[in-house]
Amino acid sequence: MKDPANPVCRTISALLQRIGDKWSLLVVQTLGDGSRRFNQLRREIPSISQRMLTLTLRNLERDGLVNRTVTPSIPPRVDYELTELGHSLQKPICGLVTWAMDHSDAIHAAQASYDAELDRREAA
Amino acid sequence: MKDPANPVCRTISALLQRIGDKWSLLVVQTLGDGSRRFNQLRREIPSISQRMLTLTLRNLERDGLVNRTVTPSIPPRVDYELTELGHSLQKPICGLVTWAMDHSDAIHAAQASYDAELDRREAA
DNA sequence: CCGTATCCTCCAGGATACTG
DNA sequence: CAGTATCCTGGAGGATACGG
Repeated sequence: MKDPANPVCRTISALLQRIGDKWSLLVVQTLGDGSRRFNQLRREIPSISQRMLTLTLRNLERDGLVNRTVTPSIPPRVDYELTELGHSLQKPICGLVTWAMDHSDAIHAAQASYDAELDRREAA
Repeated sequence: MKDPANPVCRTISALLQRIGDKWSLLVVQTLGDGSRRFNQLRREIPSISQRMLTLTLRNLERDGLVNRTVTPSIPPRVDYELTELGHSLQKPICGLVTWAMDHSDAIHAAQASYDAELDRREAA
């Protein structure tokens, strides 16, 4: 069941790496409240590079989480939106986000006390 | 709210990178059904290196998700177990895992069709 | 048994420049 | 506007050896 070769485990692991990667979750969350054009996304996530936005969107599209719609006008127009599958992912994601918010104080406290303990030891 | 500098966002992002990293989730899941010794974990996750197991456990401990108990005997004995906080994380994690299992077919189908479409284009 | 210390490799991801 | 192409660097993470 925990065997990394197990196909269901690989799926889960792949999903976690996707939503755990540097940008995917941010993009999904942004698309959560509606479709966006490419440069719209860039502006709403200013720290992402053009390259990484493209790559992130391609991966999400490949996984069936995002739909890409090209309107061949001049200038060209490309819209991205969550698929049904993409929207369905929002609920479990939301569970994690809620957990993180509920326990962020506890986490920071744990980190602070861990770091303080380290300092104390190395002072000795 | 999506500003990466926002402290609550940094907490969420940090959490996601932790559970999305290569080993943390696997370790947490393994500790899910009880305390383990160091080399016990190594055997149950054969592909992890000693270094990465140590680092992963240290991070989880720092975040307050795992407890480390040293028994100074010969040979030394070190036990790891989930904290209360660690256990509470299992529920939202489980939501994600369930989602992944429920939709793994859809994901694989999306990937296959995406890849097939790519092949078709480059054949032209 | 349970680590730490070192070295080394590989690739995620940023910066920049160019195209349709 | 919406990308692709190329180059480059930092750091994640494996292998190995040593220490308490």
